[in-house]
Amino acid sequence: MPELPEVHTISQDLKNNIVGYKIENIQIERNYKIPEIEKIRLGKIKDKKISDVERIAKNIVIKLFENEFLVFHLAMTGRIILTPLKEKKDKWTKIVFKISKNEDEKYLKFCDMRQFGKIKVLDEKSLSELRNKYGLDILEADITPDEFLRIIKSKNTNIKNALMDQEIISGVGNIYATDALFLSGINPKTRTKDMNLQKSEKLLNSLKEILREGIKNRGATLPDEMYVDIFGKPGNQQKYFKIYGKKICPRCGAHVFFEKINGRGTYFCPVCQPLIDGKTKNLQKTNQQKSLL
DNA sequence: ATGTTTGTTCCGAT
DNA sequence: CATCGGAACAAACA
Repeated sequence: MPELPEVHTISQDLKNNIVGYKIENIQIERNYKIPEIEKIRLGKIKDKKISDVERIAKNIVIKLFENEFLVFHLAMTGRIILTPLKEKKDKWTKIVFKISKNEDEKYLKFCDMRQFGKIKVLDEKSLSELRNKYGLDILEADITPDEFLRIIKSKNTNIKNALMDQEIISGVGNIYATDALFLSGINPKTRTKDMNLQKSEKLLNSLKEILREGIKNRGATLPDEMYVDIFGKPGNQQKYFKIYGKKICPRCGAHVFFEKINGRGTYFCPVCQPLIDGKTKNLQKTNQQKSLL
């Protein structure tokens, strides 16, 4: 579920609320399938203290003394809930960490309905391997439009698929990719080879804009309420979706197209986001030449 | 009953 | 051998 803004919100809130706490114990639900090795590693982080929280792509990384890392990936339906209440059991709770600082006790709950999420304990080496798997982080890395274009073109696919490829650029998922493409007037099916510097710059700016807005609004919560923050509160970005989930284009009023692109639901306006491919380009060139005559 | 769903990984085809 | 795209992973909801 969560993309960069949602994961960012969760890791920031965690950082402000669990640093300095000690892991008292770990309870894994009986019916939760997790590799035995991970179960053993989880058992070993008992009594470790939390020193920091950060985000790597869509992973939430809880840093422990000394240099061990508790890493969550929420996939589609994962949640992390922080609560002082032990008993109030959130649906789909899979693992509960009891944490404490002085007299204060809290429960960190990992919930996951569809169970595509992952939880891992990594050492420094595996963490740097994890870090190296991912492409530049749109918000953290200072990417130039030039670099962005080069990165995008390294894959021969459509632009939306390239945006969502975490090995190329990290943090962008289906919703924010869809909205950023609308903002920049680019058709999601545009082949990466048909991208140019001007489009690349527009798209990069749109991406930064939409991701920052998403963070400002504490992420997007769809009607199914799968994403909530660590306090159980929904985000607000869904109120500001540009085209995702819409029937009518907010810019020109045209009927919005919905299409599965690489298996993911994609909304786009056929008027504001016309498909420019090799043929269209040639046509444009011919028209240019004609107008010059 | 069928088709949907915010993500990632693996496998088959090219 | 490299690259791409679709299926699988699993659960709930309409």
